[in-house]
Amino acid sequence: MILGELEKQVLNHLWSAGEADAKQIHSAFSAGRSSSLNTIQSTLDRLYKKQLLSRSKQGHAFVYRTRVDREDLIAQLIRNITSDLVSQDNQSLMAAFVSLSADLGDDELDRLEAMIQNHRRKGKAHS
Amino acid sequence: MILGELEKQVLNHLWSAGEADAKQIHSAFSAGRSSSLNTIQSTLDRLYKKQLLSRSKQGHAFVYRTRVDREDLIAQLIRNITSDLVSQDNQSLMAAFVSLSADLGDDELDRLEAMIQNHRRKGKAHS
DNA sequence: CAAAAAACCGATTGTAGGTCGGTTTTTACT
DNA sequence: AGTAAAAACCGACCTACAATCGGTTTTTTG
Repeated sequence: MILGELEKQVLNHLWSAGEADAKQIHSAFSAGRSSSLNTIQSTLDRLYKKQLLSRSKQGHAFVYRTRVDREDLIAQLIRNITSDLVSQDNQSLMAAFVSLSADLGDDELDRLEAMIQNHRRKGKAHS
Repeated sequence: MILGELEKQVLNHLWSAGEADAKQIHSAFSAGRSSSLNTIQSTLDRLYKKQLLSRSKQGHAFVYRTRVDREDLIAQLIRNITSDLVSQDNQSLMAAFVSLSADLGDDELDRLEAMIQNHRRKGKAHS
């Protein structure tokens, strides 16, 4: 699955706003981006069909919410795009990620290691 | 930049073969994939124009080589695809990566941590 | 019930990969 | 040098998908 620019912007908005309908998103974007309300609606619909958003009628209009966390979506996108480039051992993926974090500071590296530790514990727990 | 299936397969072949011309790649793919020689040639040309391959006439035909390491390309693809989804702090990118490595074994986690340590040393060294 | 709002349908445009046929250029061999 | 084979190159077509809306139907609400 690939995401276009507008789709990403809509997702970003929903992650920070929590929920919104087409009209709200449209006015939030008015300053800076010129997309008709219809276009926003189409984009919301596309994301909905991609199962990235859920929606429900609240009063007058559909209110959309994200169905995935930002990190999970990013992880999924990375999986897709790299699926045919990495082998089973994930070696190159790990290497790529480390090279990717070339500009990570010490504190960020700390956080990353902490996350790994936590992940390692979880892995052990379920065995 | 996005890469199609065939483009990825060609890159994979060149990473393991070192170098090859269209004909060689075509016959290497004959078992399993049915793409005409012309198609392979187009794909090589597209990758060449994308600066992912270099080429030089050796005897009769162009011989292609990769211009980027696998890890670097993966890193670049990840950057592109996540550029509008992550904020400056890389927090979600790190989180995504950890969630991505859900099926990493202990040894792989070890390797990852080792890579981080190494990276951390390098960072310190140049300051 | 009528007006306004929202949803839905369908069409168009642009981009990009995959696929080749056919033509031109290059190479190689007699 | 002349010709046949090989390779490169050009252009076209198909498919997929995001972005973009106009216009029509459906729903909501005063």
